[in-house]
Amino acid sequence: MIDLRLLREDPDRVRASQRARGEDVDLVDALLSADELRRSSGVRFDELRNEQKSLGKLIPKATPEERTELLKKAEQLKADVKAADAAQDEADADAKRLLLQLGNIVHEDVPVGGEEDFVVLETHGTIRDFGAEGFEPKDHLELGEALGAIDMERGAKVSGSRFYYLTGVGALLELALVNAAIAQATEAGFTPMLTPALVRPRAMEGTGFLGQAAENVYHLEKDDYYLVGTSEVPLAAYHMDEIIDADKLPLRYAGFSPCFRREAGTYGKDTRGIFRVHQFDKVEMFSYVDPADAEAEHRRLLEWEKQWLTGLELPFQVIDVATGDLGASASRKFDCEAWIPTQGKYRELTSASNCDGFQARRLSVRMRDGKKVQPLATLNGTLCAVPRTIVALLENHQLPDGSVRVPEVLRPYLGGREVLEPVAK
RNA sequence: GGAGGCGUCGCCUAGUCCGGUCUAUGGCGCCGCACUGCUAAUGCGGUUUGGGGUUUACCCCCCAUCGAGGGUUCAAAUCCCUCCGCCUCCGCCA
Repeated sequence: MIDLRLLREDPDRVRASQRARGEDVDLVDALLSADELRRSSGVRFDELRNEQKSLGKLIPKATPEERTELLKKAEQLKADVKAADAAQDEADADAKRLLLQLGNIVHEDVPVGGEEDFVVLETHGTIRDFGAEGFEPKDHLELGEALGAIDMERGAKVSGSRFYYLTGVGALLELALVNAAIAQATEAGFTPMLTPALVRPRAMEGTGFLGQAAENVYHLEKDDYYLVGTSEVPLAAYHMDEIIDADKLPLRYAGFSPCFRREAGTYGKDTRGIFRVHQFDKVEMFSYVDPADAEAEHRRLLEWEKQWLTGLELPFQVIDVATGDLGASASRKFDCEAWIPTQGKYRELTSASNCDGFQARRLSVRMRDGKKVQPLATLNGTLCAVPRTIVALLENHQLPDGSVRVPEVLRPYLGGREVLEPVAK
């Protein structure tokens, strides 16, 4: 949620942010009046309750005659307090409900527009010219099947569409990627974390995934658990309801977990192979920082992502994601998109979001700086989303005979192997 | 899954049986001040969080907060119910 003080002092800023996101601007005015009602009903309750408490102190000391009189008054007050309490609860709930609908305030430099309106900030690496090399690149699935690394058919047989098995060298490749990613993150000072994949509603809502993103979240109705779409969720909720000393910041965690996504509304999109799947594993970076340090941390997360992709020797570009594609929690988002040869375009491999205090307020994670207690800032960035990274690796590093060169950083994690070779069927 | 115990303002803890004295006790830690060649020790004061009022600001005041939410009552840390979490034992199990 956003800072209510900002809403009261500068509602135009909030309206502008809503407009940029393409969200409902009237929500801001509804929220302002709900907030005023919340305040006034709170004052009313406090007054009555104060009166009730004063009266309650008199009763034990009163003489029997006075006592009867006081009890009569107290009886009436009881009803008034109860009514005022109910009114306050309702006003609180209304204001909270509206507040939770509001997305984060968009950073002023974010390009306004939809999915296609991103701005390219940087490009790295060189796109291979397969024509000049004299062969037509195969796509990741053809390569993966030949290597005995990916089995889509049996994935579909067992679990349905968008499920897969990583087999043999494919399984080894995932483990190598994960180990290399965790090693890089640990080297950079992140604490490695294996996190729960099932979380309670509070964690899911606090992280901001039950708004527009809700249709992409799996829910276990019987137990009221949500399957996380990223370990960002358990990492953000890790310090829920805590106050962290300022000198302990920044706190940096590298989470590894399975990720589950319903991929509703993507029928017919990226249907081939493992580019878009319902379940995958991911190494995610997560930072808790002083709000004043948030933008700098955002850049640092981006640098670590660039270091990772550069190490994997993948050509990629960095984009500043447009307002309409930010998601509720982010004030700004940088994606790294790797070149996918058979698609002839750059596709998202990693994503770094600055959520400022948005998640921290919802989850009540605060920092103590001297006497001041205030929400801190949370940021997250992908280090390695496994299937997409495998797609990019196979396609970009393929050789004419269908084998795949292993980038040097991964070799120590693959028993020194330099090339993955097709296997006989 | 069955039985039992527990949850108090950073940590530990008193209070809960028997409702009003709780404006929640004490210790530790921490912060400030005083004193002292330095350090240590000692003394005094402060130290939950959220909302609101007032204020240039500091201060101060009010309300809520004893795991969470309901209920009983004029009045709830205290009595009742539900839920959450932790611990012990039993059963089952990778």
